[in-house]
Amino acid sequence: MEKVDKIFNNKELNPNVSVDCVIFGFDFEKLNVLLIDRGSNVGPRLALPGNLIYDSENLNQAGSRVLDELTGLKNIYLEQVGAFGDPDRINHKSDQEWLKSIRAEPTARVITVAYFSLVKMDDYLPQASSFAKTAEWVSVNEITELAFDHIDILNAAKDKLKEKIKTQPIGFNLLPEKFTLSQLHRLYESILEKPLDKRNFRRKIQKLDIVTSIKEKQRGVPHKPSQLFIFNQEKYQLLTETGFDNFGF
Amino acid sequence: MEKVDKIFNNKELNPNVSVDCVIFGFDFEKLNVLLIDRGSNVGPRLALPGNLIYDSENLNQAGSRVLDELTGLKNIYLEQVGAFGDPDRINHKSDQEWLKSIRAEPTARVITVAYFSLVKMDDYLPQASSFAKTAEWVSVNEITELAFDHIDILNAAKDKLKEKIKTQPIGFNLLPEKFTLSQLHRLYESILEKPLDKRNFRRKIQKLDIVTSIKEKQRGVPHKPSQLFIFNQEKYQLLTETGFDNFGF
DNA sequence: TTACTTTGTGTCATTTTAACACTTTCAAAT
DNA sequence: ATTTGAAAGTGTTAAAATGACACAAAGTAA
Repeated sequence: MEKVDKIFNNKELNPNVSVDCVIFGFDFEKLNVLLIDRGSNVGPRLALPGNLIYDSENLNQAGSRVLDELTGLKNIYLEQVGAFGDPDRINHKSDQEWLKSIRAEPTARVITVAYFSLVKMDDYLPQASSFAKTAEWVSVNEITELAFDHIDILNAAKDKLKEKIKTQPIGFNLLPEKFTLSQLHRLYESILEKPLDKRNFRRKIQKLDIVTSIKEKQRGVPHKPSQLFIFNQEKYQLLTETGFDNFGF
Repeated sequence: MEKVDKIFNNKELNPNVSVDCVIFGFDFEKLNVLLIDRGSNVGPRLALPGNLIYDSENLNQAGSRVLDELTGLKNIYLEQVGAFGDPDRINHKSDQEWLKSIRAEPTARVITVAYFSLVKMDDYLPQASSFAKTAEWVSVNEITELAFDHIDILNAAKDKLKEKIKTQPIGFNLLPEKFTLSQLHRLYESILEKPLDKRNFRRKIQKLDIVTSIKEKQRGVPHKPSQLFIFNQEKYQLLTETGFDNFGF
């Protein structure tokens, strides 16, 4: 695809800098990442979505573009993880084979700038999309290898998310508008990879006062239906302006 | 200097990627940053030390190299801040003028990877060095403008340091082997940019048990001499292995 | 009607935090 | 020799936060 752009568009691709996106989604059970299936029969099949950058765009724009090109989603929570630039990060045989098929200069040294983004899984269902065979949600716990140095990038993104969720309510980007406290609870447990006491969790969330209960309950569940909540944006704005340190988990 | 390397060394400079270092030092009063004086009479005179990377080195190595080339220091605490890559980050007139004098391709788009490092100020005194006229320690509070987008990089580095110091005892990299609790106290206040209660601070540090008092006191000070301490490396190792969250400031 | 599953709730002991003031010890100046 | 100035060093208390812990309620499905 880059090859095509290079030839037919007058936008210039920078041969030395790419972005890769760790796109997180939450299925109410566990954390998932959206990966590209390269279909290769040698080396890891899965890779993070990524691309060379255009010389006309900044790094955030490149990250947003990669996300948009894959999912069609715009205005998504996106944050830089960092730059990865080992000289041999793209030099494994299986990776080189793949690069030859998609890059004009497959052996050029490429520094990549990694981003992580948080999306509501329902907003992008690969099976309903034209990318059905190339993109898929994979549980983060089941990922043991990825193309290039993408496993390092994934781990760095997980760590960053862990830290970030402790001090900012970004988890709401992973949930639908209406959600239950149990879903929020499992979300935090999934990200932090440790159990959190249910009552203590609920107490803390309620004290922060960033969720508001609505006049609606879960329906059709074979157990006591759960109260639904929405995220209290105004309260959060206030909190961030007046300054607060920590969600304290 | 890059031009020289490009011509006379067979190491290849990558024209699109640089590193910049925010080198912090602490003078027992306030936080300082080591800056390069470009000597230009138009635009900001001061800039972060930085350089294009070689294609043979990884990003951390490039950061260490820049630090070493400027100060001669090795094995210094170094941590990535992130990548900065606005298309026009080097396009201001005054910056272009300077680049023409030092770069083979002064207009090439350059993404920079920023690092911050922590050094003991005594280990590098510009006035005693051959770089006397090009490098100087500047109080972070007095910096209002820098070349390129370096003020953004500095601010990002300050924020990162602020966060990091709350969870890891990296501040010891800024202090001599023997130090007083008051010096440590002022260090934390300088970095966090807020006053910390003296007694509460000392209690917390002592409880963490990462400093050990030695049989030695300050001498020659016109007031009660202070007990000297050293950093307790073993205890810190233990703490990080068993896992701890927070220095709690 | 029973079985099953998840929701939702309160207390208490312990720890952590924040606020706060005075005495000690040295060098320098008189 | 005495005084002055300047920073070091020290403890208590009230309020808030944390962590551990168990059972009744409300729905569906069998």
